[in-house]
Amino acid sequence: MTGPRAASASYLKVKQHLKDGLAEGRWRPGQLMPSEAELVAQFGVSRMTVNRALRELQAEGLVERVQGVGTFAAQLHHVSSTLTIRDLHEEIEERGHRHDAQVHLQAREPANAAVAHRLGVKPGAMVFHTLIVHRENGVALQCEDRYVNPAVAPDYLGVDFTRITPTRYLLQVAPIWDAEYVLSACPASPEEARLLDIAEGDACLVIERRTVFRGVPITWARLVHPGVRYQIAGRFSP
Amino acid sequence: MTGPRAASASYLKVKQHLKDGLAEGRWRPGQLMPSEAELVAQFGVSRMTVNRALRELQAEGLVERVQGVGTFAAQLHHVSSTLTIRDLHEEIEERGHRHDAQVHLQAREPANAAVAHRLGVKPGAMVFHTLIVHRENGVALQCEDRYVNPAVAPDYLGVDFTRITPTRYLLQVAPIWDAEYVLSACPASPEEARLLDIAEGDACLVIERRTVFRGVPITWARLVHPGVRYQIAGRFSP
DNA sequence: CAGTGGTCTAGACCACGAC
DNA sequence: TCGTGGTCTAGACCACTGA
Repeated sequence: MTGPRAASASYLKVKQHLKDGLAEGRWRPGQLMPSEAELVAQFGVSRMTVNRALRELQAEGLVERVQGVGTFAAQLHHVSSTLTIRDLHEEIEERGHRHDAQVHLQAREPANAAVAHRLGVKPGAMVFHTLIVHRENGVALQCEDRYVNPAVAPDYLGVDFTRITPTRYLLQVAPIWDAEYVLSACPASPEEARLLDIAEGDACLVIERRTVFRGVPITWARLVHPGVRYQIAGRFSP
Repeated sequence: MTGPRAASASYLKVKQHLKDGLAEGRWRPGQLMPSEAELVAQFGVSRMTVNRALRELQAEGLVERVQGVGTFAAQLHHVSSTLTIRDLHEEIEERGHRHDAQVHLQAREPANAAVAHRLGVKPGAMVFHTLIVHRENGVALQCEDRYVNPAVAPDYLGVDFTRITPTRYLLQVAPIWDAEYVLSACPASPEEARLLDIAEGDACLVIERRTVFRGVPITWARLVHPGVRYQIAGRFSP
């Protein structure tokens, strides 16, 4: 007997059974849950099938598994959410609106201490720096202040960023990377206020993001959004 | 031959090989990638092993798989990030600081139209409403304005929220749920400014979150944080 | 030592899409 | 029809943990 018969696959049935039990509190956080062997006997499926169910629950953060010990109901401490950071150009186009970018700066300059640390270069080393304002239907939506490691994207200064966003360009140079980010709310500085056409001190949503490709820092960006015009939405489970 | 020999498991080797190829641009977004059968031949492993590697890459958003067609390199459109939303009490205690909560409101009241819609009840139906300020070492960190569906947490009004946070209490009532959230930056309202001991109009980081348990709305909360005192940090890969 | 999870195999049947 | 991915099996060896 194999193949998905009626509604769902076997591993999904096992998974749902355990999920239901966790939701009902049948296993309190930290408590030992049934072993693979027990579930094999209970559901009459092979161990690989049970293993897949448990592995996916682990990936979702619902259970913790320790080799040689067992599977435990996860603590409730935190929940993981999936936050989708899109390329702004695509996001705007998808809304059926028009995106354009104003390039206020695109230059080579020596890194100050803070930038040097974030890009993993020596203070004073030359790095690339862009300052770009992205607009949706002519309304400023994001002020992108970005520093780039020249070793990773040597042609960065030659790119026409009115035609492609730095994010998208860098994704082409290094399609896979790790990132760290910090979200915060800040009052607009005088310069930011001027660039975004808002009042000085207005609340802004700020994302600072550093990306790393194979251990080498690629770029560090500070993305400032007018609070009244920009939100980040998402959903997650559990 | 089986078991993890030297450094890593077979499925990890297959996975890393494909990840490297994607990073180098060997397969451009949308392009067809090797089939399971090809990878089986190339690596000399079983199909289940290759399947696991591909399934995990799919879960990570690096490839897209279509039954009957093949596996494709994913588009670069977006990246998924893991944002960890912790229980504020635990977060503060973990920093070695002291958390306390000031309960400004804990009452039953009729839902207005907006709240009724978010909690899936009729306008005018009675719901629970709490307004709590959380402090770290005596400094206000979060103003939590929360509405709760009485059907899910009937004992909500009897809970002492100076001893347990609403988030943690609700996790006990419904350990597993789905959530939607919106992040934004807003100026502090007069009331928020008073509660958080900041100036009116100061930039605040706002999280609005709605959670659903088995299709039934549990709670909707608006969490307002002083921008100067609160940040959300995280990391993600790819 | 026994029990646990971690991984792997060499097959298998199925659903689906393209031809 | 053929090749694709989706799922499943009944074993297996291994590393690890705890008694």
